[in-house]
Amino acid sequence: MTNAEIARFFKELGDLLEIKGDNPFRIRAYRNAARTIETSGYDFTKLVKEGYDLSQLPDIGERIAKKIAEIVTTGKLSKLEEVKKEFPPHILDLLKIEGIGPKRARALYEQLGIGSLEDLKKAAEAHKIRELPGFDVKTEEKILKGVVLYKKEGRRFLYAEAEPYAMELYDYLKKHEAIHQLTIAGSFRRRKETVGDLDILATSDDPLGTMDHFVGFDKVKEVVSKGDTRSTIILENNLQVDFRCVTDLSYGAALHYFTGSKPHNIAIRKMAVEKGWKVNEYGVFDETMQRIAGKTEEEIYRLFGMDYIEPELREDRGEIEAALEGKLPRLVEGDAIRGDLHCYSTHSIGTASCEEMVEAVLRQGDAYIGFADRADHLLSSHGKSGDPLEAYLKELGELDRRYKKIRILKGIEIAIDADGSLPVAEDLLTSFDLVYVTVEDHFDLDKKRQTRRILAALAHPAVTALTHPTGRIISRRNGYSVDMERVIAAAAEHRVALEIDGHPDRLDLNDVYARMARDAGAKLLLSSLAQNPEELRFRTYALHQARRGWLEASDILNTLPYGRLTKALAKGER
DNA sequence: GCCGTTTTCGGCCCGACTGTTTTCAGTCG
Repeated sequence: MTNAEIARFFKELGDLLEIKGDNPFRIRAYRNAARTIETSGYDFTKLVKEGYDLSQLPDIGERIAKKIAEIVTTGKLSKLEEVKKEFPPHILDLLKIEGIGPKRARALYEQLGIGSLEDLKKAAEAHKIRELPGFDVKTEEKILKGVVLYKKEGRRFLYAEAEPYAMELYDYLKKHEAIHQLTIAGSFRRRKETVGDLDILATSDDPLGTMDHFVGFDKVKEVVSKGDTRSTIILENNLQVDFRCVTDLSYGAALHYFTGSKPHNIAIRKMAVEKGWKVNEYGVFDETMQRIAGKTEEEIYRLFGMDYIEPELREDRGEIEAALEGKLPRLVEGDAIRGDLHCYSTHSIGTASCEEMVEAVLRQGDAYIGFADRADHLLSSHGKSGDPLEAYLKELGELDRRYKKIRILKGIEIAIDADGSLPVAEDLLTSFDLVYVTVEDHFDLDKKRQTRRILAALAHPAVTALTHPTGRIISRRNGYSVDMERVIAAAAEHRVALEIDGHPDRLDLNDVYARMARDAGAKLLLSSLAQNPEELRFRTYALHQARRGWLEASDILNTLPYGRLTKALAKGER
């Protein structure tokens, strides 16, 4: 069972108990545990089977440890089954609607028998909701709109989808003369792979005028709320934007608060409570309510005796402890990346020629580029005349000679056979600088066989890297079932790099596995998976993912200059 | 239900906006 599946039991339990009106602190405990399970990086199924004492982990005590063991061994949680019996099966869907929390969900169920979004929609349309105490015509209308919106767009946005809207809104806000400082905060600033909404923070001489300006943006579909210091809008693409205005004196505190993540903020606030202080979005205050920090984030971290924590690390996954001990990683910066190590061309699935790609990376100042076109295209003529592999190698060789300012690495991306063998003749592989292997089919193999299959490919002496290692596509397809701990260990052992690609809906490896790879001593490589010059910018998204995975420049192959890179790629000589 | 160099009880992060509650509950971030 995956960690996400185990965590789900506790999230559902928490939500149901909240509707029931149970002890809020117990509910929080379940949610904290769910978070630990999802983000710690351990394989909980394995931990249970090995008899590890789970109560050693944060937010997991004896009772939750027992529950996790029950889930892993029986596939069920009896406590959840019991609570579920008290409610209709789809009641939790109600909580996804804006404006409906646990209290209202309970009222809707108990008084109108509403147990699903369908029921909710019908009741709203029949004007039954407005008659309930605590509801009125306005909330009824809002609920109806919420249901329609949720059905159409009940999802998070890919970072790259939200980005153009974020930038346009940023430029628009910047034009208002009362605004001094302006930052897009939230999960966007933390460079998460998906964002639920945008959180924008400003300082301004004229908060009211600034709020008016904000809701006057031309892509606004709806103004959800508008106050003196805070407003919320929904854009025409259904992306929600929260805007907050503070004074310069509070900017650092507000930025910290508005950047999150929530668990990170809570951890900092708990530290404050221990010292007798209070942290809110206006600053850090001591016992006498004197402001002792707040202008900048640096000031706040310093006050707590910590190093500055980059936004990408703020997930409460150990960054606070590391910052206290001065052991934070020096995160890789964009200018440390010297070239792209995975591009395509018209020799396989790309839409631009090798030369067009080379010209484009020259313009962005790269020192080298690695092509890794797909083996299935290179090894069969696909109706083209001549030998496509020979043509490919010849063209790359010529370009490498002709372009003096850039080096070109010849690569191939091979789909691993179901049994783990590589469908390419052994002697052909010596022609390549980059031999990438990947899983392209047989996604439904069981975990054991899938793992064995990948391990076999990694053990092949010619292999340089495993590309898009988990096979997931964000919010559309889970990766195949595989023991990533073993894959990562094998990659480290055989000196095979793991790719972090920057394709907006792949971003594979994710942050948690990237960090696990670093801890295991495996090397990583960043790539755009660009099929044309326009997509070369995707490498930035791979960089985001690397930073979220705690990676330093030394963890990443394509921070090396060309000479050292080729040495590193020659196996056994690293 | 978790957690603890001011421990095994008594805490558990903090504030804005909405609605109609003229003092606060519900929801949200």
